[in-house]
Amino acid sequence: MTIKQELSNLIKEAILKLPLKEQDVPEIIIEKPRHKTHGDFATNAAFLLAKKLRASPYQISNKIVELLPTDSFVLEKVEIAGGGFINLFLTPSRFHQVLPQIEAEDTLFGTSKTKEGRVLVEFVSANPTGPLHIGHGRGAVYGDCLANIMTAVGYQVEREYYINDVGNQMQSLGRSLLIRYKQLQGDNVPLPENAYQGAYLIQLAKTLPAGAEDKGLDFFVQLAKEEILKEIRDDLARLGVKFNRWFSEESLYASGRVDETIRLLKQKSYAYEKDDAWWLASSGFGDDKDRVLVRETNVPTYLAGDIAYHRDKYDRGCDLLIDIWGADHHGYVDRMKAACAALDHNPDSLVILLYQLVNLLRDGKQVNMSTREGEFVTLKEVVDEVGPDAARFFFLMRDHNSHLDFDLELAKRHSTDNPVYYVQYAHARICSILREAAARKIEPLPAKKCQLNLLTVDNELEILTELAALPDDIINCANTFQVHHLTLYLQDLAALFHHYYNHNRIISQDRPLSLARLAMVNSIRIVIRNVLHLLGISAPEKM
RNA sequence: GCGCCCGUAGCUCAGCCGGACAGAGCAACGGCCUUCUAAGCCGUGGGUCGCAGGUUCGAAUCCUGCCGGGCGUGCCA
Repeated sequence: MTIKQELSNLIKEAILKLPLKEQDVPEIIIEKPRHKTHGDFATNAAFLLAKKLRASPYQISNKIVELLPTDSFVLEKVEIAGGGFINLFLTPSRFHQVLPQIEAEDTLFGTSKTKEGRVLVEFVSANPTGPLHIGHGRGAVYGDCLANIMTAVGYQVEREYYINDVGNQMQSLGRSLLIRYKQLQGDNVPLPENAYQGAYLIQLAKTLPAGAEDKGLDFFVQLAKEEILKEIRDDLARLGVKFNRWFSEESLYASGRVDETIRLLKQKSYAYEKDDAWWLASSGFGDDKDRVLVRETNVPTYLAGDIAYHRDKYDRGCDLLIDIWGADHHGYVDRMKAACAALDHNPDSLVILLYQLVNLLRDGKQVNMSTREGEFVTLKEVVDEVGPDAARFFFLMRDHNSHLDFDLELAKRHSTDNPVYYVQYAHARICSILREAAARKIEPLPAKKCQLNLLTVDNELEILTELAALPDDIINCANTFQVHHLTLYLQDLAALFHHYYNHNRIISQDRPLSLARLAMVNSIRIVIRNVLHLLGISAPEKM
C-alpha cells in the first residue's frame, strides 16, 4: 500500500465515525502541500463535507482529528490550518520503510496491478509513402511510452501500426518511382506536381536494374511500399519503438472484413444510399455531418477501412482502444467515435489522443520544415544527430496537448540545461559512488539491516517521499495519459539527489551512517533506472 | 464561418476533476572543485496567471464572451 492510500484510509475511517454513511464520504484527496510547514501531506476533506454537515471546515477538521487513531505508527503529528486543512506529519520510520520495499521489488518497483483489461494502442500508422518526419517521432515515442505505462499498471497491452497500403496514394507512389526510374534511364519524363517529390525515390530507383519498367506498375508500387516500410521499421527500431503487430489495411480487404463491416452498418440502418454513394449516418452520433463510406465509383473510402479495422480490434477482445494521432487529424475524431457507437461500442472505450505539432529549432531559431518537395527534416536525421535517448526525452517532456519546441543544439549539449544528461548523470554518479564503496571494501547491507533512523538530515526525508510517490504517479499517468509527468518526476528526483550529494558525504568514517546512506542512494538509483526504462531511455552507469 | 489545441517570470514550460503566500529550468548577476563524477551545487533579482464578466466561503484552475497564436474543416489517406 502506498503512503497516500494508507493516509486516505485513516482519514476515511475517521470520517465514517463522525458518523457518516459510506456513500456520503467524499473522495479523499491526499496531496503533497507546496510548503513544508503544511505537513508532509494534507487533505481538504473537511471543506468537502462542510455543506453536508452544516458546520465550518474548521470544526469538522477538529472532529476528524479527534477520531484519528492515536497509536498509529504512521502519523507523528496532525495540525489544522488554513481554515480547515488537515496537515499530516509522518513519522520518519514510515518514510524509511520505502527503502526495503524498493530493494525487494527492484525492477518492479513503481509498477502495480491496479488495472485490468486488454488495451490496444495504435500509433504512428504513417502512410508508407515516404520517410517518417519529426512529428511522427513524437507520436511514436509518446505511444511507445504510454504503452509501457499502461503495462506497468496492470493492463494487458498490444501495440499496433496500421499500414495504409490501399488507395490512390499507393498507385501514385508507384508511378512516382517509375518516373524517377525512367528519368535515370535518360527519359525526359517530367514528374507531375501531385507526385511524390522526395529524393528518397531517386535513391531507390538507382538500385533498379535496366529493363525494370517491363515488370509493370504494380512491381513499382510493391517495391516502393516495401522499401519505405523497411526504412520506417528501421527508424522506429533505432528510436526503441516497439510494435507487436503491423496491421495491413490491404489484409482487411483481402479477408472481406471491409465489405462485411459495410454490410453490417447497412443492416443496422446506419448506412444509407444517396447520390450514388453509401453514407454513414454519423451525425446521429455527434459528428457534424454524415460521411461517405463507399464512393460513387463503388470504391470504399479510407474511413470504411478504418471502421473495419476498429471493429477488428474489438472483435479480438480488446476492452480499451487507444489511438494516437497528430493534431492535424482532429477533424476525424468525431466520425471515428460515431462509427464505433454505430457498431454498439461504448464511445468511451475508444480514446483518441492527439499530439500537437513539433517545432524544430536550432539554437532557438526555427528550422525550415517545408513539406513541399519533400524537404522536411526526417526523424532519422534528428535521431542521428542527437541520439535516441535525447530524442525520446525531448519528445516526452511536454504534455501531448501542447506544442513542442525541439531544440537540436540543446538536446546535444552536455550540461545542466539539458535535462536528459542531468537525469542520466545522477544515475551515473550514484553508480560511481557504489563502485567507490566497493573499492573501499564497504559491503552494502540490505536496507532493512541498516540503521535507517540515521536518515533524517537535510532533504533525506524529502527524497524518501519522492521515491515513495512513484507508484501513485505512474497510476496517475495511466489515468490521464499524461506521460510528461514522468520526465518532470525524474528531473525533480535528480535535483534532490544532486543537492544531497553536494551537501552530504555518503561514504564516511561513520560506518553505520555510510551503510544507511548507501542504501538510500541505491534506492534512488533503482528508481531513476526504472523510470528511464519506462520512458525507453538508457540508464548509463558511467558518463 | 465552424471545430480542436495553446496563451502563467525576458525565454521554454509545470501547476488546471477549485483550496493555504503561483513553481521549475534556462538566460542575467555573484559564489563553491587537495575529500564519493563541477555533465554538479548554493545565493540574488524577476509574475496585472491574455482581457472582461459570472459561479463560489475560495478561481491560474469551472462557465460565458472577446483578443492573440497554431491546426483542421475532401466521395485524399
